[in-house]
Amino acid sequence: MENNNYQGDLADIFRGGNNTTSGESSSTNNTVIPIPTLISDGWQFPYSASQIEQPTSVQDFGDPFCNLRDPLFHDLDMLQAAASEDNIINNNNNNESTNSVFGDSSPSMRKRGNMFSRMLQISPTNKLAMSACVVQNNVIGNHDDINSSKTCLMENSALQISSPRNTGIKRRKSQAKKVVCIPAAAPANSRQGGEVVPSDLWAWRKYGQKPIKGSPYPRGYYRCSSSKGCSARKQVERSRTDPNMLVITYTSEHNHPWPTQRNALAGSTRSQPNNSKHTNNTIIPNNPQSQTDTDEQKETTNNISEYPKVKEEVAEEDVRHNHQLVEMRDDEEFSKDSYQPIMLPDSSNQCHEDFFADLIELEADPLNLLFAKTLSGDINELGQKKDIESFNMYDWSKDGNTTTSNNNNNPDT
DNA sequence: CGCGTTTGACCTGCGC
DNA sequence: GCGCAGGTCAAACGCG
Repeated sequence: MENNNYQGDLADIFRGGNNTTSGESSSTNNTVIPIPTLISDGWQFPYSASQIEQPTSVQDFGDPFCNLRDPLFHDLDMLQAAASEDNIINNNNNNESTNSVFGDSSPSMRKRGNMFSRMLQISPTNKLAMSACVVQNNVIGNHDDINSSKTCLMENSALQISSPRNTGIKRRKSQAKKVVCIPAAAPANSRQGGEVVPSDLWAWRKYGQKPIKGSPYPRGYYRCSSSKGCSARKQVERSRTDPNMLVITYTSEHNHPWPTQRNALAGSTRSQPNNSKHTNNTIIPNNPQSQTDTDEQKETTNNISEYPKVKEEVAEEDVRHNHQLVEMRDDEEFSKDSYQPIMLPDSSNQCHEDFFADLIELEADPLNLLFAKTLSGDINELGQKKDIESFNMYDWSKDGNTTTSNNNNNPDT
């Protein structure tokens, strides 16, 4: 693993979340892929370790978004319509690069698409991903209701292609980068004009901020503080074409296992002062400790009884991702209203069981236990029907009333 | 006290 | 070599 940087990093992901020879876990595909949610506290990643996908290759940079499916395509009809128009989907079925775009070659995944189907991998050697992204962008661009996704793609494309210094993708040293474009939290939540950076598993410490020429928004520089000596870095800036989008650039990889528990205050808690009082309010149905929950928390639990609403710190511990490099749409409606779960085929259930079985071995974190127990139970009991209904299970807007107190992103629909 | 952010200064890569 | 712009450092300060 020492020299296999990226894969090693991903292998660490499993170790960090499993404490077992999790790297050998093979049935990690086609599991539930939750979607990060903008909540009042910032970002929420309703992942569990059970949702880890087996890393397949290349860089992941600790990006928590890689596995996420694209709610943009939650409307199958829309996607199919797009496909029928341009035959893009069919053409891509046999295109290897397409898999990097859709993230999964299975029909069900293509149907649902991939949340990050338009994310770009900034890597000196990855040209397939770029072209694939452009192809899909062409598809998307044919539809008015979602064509705003073009903007961000174009920007990232420009980010990669139009750089005058770009002799590959390096600026300075030949360093692989990965660019993620995600909906930005409301600036109102930020402090002093800073960004509300979506949290991920890692603890990031901001070490600099620079105004970027041509952009009204500064770029924040973060390095991993989960482990000393970790060279992982990320840059966060708002899209200059769409302030509603955050462009996160991951650079270098983590040289340490995924933290089983984030540093106490590491990450975004400071930058999101309003989070502190919410962060630890983990809502877990059937949690014996939930008897101590406040009424508000109980209410929240009821509203989302089928799925635990795991708040930031817990969820982040369970955030895992694969290598896929995608770009989220820069659709405000998407970011605010359309976060819905994308469930994978029925076969995922077994995967859940396997993973939750592993999860239970995580005695270090009782929250993981609780979360695993609850989530797996839901799935086992509800089975396939749940898969269908699951499109509403993560109707975050539904419980947003209880979990979102100061966020204007609450769609309240 | 530890860990975080902020911010000006400094360093470095790159184009000219 | 120079200048620009991006990237990093580190002191100062805030917060819990």
